Formats: sequence, C-alpha cells, structure tokens
Amino acid sequence: MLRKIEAVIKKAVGGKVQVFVTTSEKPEFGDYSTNIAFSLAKEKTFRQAQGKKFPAEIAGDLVKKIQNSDKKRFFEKVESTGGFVNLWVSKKVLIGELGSLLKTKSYNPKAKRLKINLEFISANPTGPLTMANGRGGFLGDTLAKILEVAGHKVTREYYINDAGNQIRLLGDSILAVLGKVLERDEHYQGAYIKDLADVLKSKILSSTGEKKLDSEAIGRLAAAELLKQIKISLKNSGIEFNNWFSEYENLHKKDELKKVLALLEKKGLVEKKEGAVWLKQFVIGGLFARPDSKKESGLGLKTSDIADPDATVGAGEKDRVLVKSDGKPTYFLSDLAYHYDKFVKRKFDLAVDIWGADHHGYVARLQSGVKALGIDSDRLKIIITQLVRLIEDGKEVRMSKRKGDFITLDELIEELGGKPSSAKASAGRDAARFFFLMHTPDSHMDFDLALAKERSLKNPVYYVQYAYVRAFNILKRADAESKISDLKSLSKESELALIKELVKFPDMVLQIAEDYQVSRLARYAMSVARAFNNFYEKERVIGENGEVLPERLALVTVFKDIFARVFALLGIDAPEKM
RNA sequence: GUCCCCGUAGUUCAAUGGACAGAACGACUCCCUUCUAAGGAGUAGAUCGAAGUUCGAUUCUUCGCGGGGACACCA
Repeated sequence: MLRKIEAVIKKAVGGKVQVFVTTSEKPEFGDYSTNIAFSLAKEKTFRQAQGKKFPAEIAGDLVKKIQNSDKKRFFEKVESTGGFVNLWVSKKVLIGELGSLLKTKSYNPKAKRLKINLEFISANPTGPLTMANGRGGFLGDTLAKILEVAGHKVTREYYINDAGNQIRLLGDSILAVLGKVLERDEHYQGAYIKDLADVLKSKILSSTGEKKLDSEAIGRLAAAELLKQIKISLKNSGIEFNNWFSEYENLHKKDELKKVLALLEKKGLVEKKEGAVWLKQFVIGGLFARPDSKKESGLGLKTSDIADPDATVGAGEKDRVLVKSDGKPTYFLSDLAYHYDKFVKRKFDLAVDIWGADHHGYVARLQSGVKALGIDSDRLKIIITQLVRLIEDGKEVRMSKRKGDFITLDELIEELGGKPSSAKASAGRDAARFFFLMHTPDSHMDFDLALAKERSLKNPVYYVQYAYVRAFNILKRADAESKISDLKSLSKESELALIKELVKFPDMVLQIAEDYQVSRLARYAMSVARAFNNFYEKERVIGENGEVLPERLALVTVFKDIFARVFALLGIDAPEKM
C-alpha cells in the first residue's frame, strides 16, 4: 500500500524526487502522510526552478497537484498542515487492497529473492536450553517466517558446537560424577549432569582396552543426548529449524579448518609466532580502516540493532590466534571455516547470526575475519540479543550454565502456563513467545518470574487471542456467507478504523523484512486487536433477532483471516475458545 | 583502562530525524436485559544532564552522570 501511494504521488508531482510515505499517528493527519515538502525545500534543483519557498507553501502546491491528477479518486481527501501532506485513502481503494490481500500469500511478488542463512540459538550442547536461549530462539523463528513471506528463501540453522574444549569438559564432568576422575571447579554441575551419568554409565564402564571411551568421546555421546532434549524443548516452544550443522561432522572431519587456514596463508595474512599461528588483522592498507560511519547498510538496518563492525574494527582489533601452540584450532578458526562454508560453499547471499550479548565483543573479530577471507562483510548481519536478568525478591539472580544454576526454557514455559504435556500447553508457550517478541533485542530486560507468573493472565497475548475468539464465535453463530464487496456499505468510524488497520499488514511484513524489528509485529497485533474490540463493542454483527448484517460479517471474516496470519508469524495459537 | 548496549509515565516497555512522545500493568471515574466484561469509554502521569548539527532531535555528534555486558593460545 505504501508503495502504491508513493507511486501515485510521484506521478502527480512529477520529477525525480524520492517520495516517502508513512502511516499517520493521529486521525487528523490522515491515514498516511509525507514530508516531501520539507525535502523539496532543501533540494537545489527545485530551488533553482521555483525559487525559495517555505515547506508549508510547497505542501499547499503539492496538494493541488495531487488533487488535479487524481482523476480516479485514489484519495478521498488531501490536505496540508504545517508542511506535511496528509492523505486519506478512498474506501474503494482500501477494500480493493483488502480483497487482493486475501487472495495472496506473498506480500512482495516483485522482490529479489535472496538466499538467506539465519543462524540462531546455537547453544552449546552442554546443557538444556535456558530462558535466554528462548529470547534468541523466538526472535529467530519469527524473523525466519517473516523473511519467508516477504519472498526470501530462508535456511534456519542451528550450529552445533560439538568439537573443542567444552565437549571434553562435559565428558570429564560425567567421569567425575562416576568417580573416575577428581572433581574440578570448572566442571559442569547441576542435576542434569547426574542424569546424563546415569544414562551413559553402563556404556562408559563397559568400554575397555582399545575401545575405552575418553573424555571427548563421552562428551560427544552426552552432547548427542542433550541435543535430543534440546530438540524436544524447541518443539514445545514452537521453534523450528531445517538445518542442523555439526561443527565436528561438517568442518573438522572434512578438514575444512585446514583449507581455510591455507587460504589465509596464501593471502599472506597469517603469521607464526610464539609457537602459535595468528591472523594478522592490519596487513592490507586501509582494509580495516574506518569508513564513513554514517553509511547506510544495504538492508537499511538500524546500527543500534545490528552490531556495526566498523565502529570497533581498527580501534581495538588486533592479531588473533587461529591455531594454538598445542596444535589445536581456536574457535575463531572454526567460525571462519563455518562462515566460509556459508558464503562460498553454500552460496548464501546473506548470513544473519543471532547471538547473545556475551558474544558482542566477538562481532568485530568475526566481521574482519570474514573480510580477510575476501567476503563482503555487508553480507554478514549479526544481531545481538541483550541479556535477560532474572529478578527475585527485587534482587538479581545470577545464572550460570556451568554451575547448573539457571532457569530453563521449559521451566519458563511451564511457570507461565502449565506443563508442556498438559492440555493448556500452548498457553505458556504463547505467553513466553509474545513476551519476548514484544521487546526489541536491544532492551536489557528484567524478568521477575513471580511477577510474570502473577501477571501471566494480564499478558497482552491473551488480549490479542481474545479478540480472535470473539471473531470466531460470531462466524460460528452467524452461519452465513459474505463477500468482500459487501464491505462497501460500511461507514461507521469503528468499521473503517479496523479496515485501515488491517490494510497495514503487508507493509508491516515488508518493513520488518527490511529492518528486522520483529517487535513491531507483536505491537501491530495489539493495535489490530484494539481496533476489533472497539468495533465489537460498538456495532453488532448479529442483530437481536438473529438477523445477520452481511457487510459486518465480511469485515469479521477478513479480520479473522488476517489475524490468523499474524498469529502464524508470531508462532502463537489462534484459539477458538478461551 | 578500552570497546559495546541501555537510560522515556509509579512499573515493564514503544516511537523509518517529523506534527500534541505511545501502549500495557498499576491508580481513579463510568459502562454488563446485547455475538465470551479475559471487554469498552474516560482522567492523572515521562524523554538522566549539558552543549552541538537540523526547518525539526527520544532518535545523530561530543562531553558528563548512572546501570549492564565484553575485552584469553576459553567457547
């Protein structure tokens, strides 16, 4: 819709100006508005042609131009106030838009279809998924769905760190429980380690001689076991993946790390010193120099949401170890191999990584490492989700995965709604999902579990779902057919307001696919629900004698259809009763 | 010490550089002979401070002041 309006205005105004239209926040400023007069006032060529004018004057001229060229009555009203041009779209256009919206599932048929690798959660298989993993998980899952309906091909990937120190440590931790090695401070602790020891006990104790399992082998067995549990948690949370990428199987076993190392050596970017192999960060003149920090990223992402490599590269970045003096590769090297695999071997146009805040210092390193491999770092977007702090009795509770002291995702869902196996399973999932999706990843959230539990009935998700239930009930009771064209006879304020809100849906999807601000969708759901509840209170669809008003029934039908799509993207239930 | 994120209503959070800074919860007033009141209508209530850029700054820049996080031959 935004693009259609922009096109109409551009045509009316003529010339080559960029036209940006936004939805208006207040009814007196129309349905949509544009600040084009302000931009024109500054424009050099415009000044030369028309002389210096104030925005308000220009806006007045634009209104006349638009009115004169709008023969088909696209707009019902065009006004200017304070330099803004405010637009009221005609009912005919709105209804036409809704009609075509109902018929389509793709909101951007003309879009360039990008092949996107979206990697999220990727929690080490050394313990259950935590509440914090849920934040990135819900974000990734919904972002993937939005990118898909916006026309892109998305691979949702979980990177399994099943190689390296932490796997040996996991195996060691289990041996410690079994009394085979001494307990150490750095061992993973918590009840789940004891459970794993029980499960793997006979396998470990029966292995002898040549086939005796070492820490790493045990760690790998344990990791596989934990991964099974992680997959169950993901299923309960409604988070889907379609690719599981094992570091061990796909990179280490295939010698991909060595290949990437050889590539870097060939480029002369590698140095051996102090018994280790290093990646030199500043060897190519200007390669990592700080470019214009104000430049827009290709996707129009907000720099505050996407860690900006240019902000830190050059300032603190230094040589980094790729291979340790004991001959083992660092995590950095395997990450480079992993991203080389994404971009070069699997040919993704774009890789989006969602990481927890504890990794944000790593962003610059990986970005410049990817650059060193000769890959345009604009193709790698890293989204950082800030920490979720758990508050209890007004004080922060420190969570540590290693110490086994944390709230799992399963526990969170259960607290908010009921056991995953129960009939009300989806309630907790929906409450948790909506809660996290409402907030931007930037916000440092304080999460008081007791309060969340107490307030779970006040969670906005129920408000949103309740609106859907109301619509469903009307349709069930009415038991009649209606057509989109029936909408024409609607004229009440609450009816038109709802139509205008519904029409925004595709714009919303496309905008999020551009700027990744997923929280907009949750907020949009709330405002649509509000518009519907308002309509519901004021106008009856089924009269007191049971007669059905077809035009209102049509509106309810459209609402239910679009709302179901919003729910699907958010990954929450569209309930028929509550 | 260096770097990153955050600072908005009593609370938890919103706001592509736009108009009178929005919601939810909480507080206070009203509204159930009506399709589920898990609802609707209304009232009160906020941009950490100081400069700067701009026609216009919650947003961008710089400097303070608070809170959180990261700075390994860990992952």
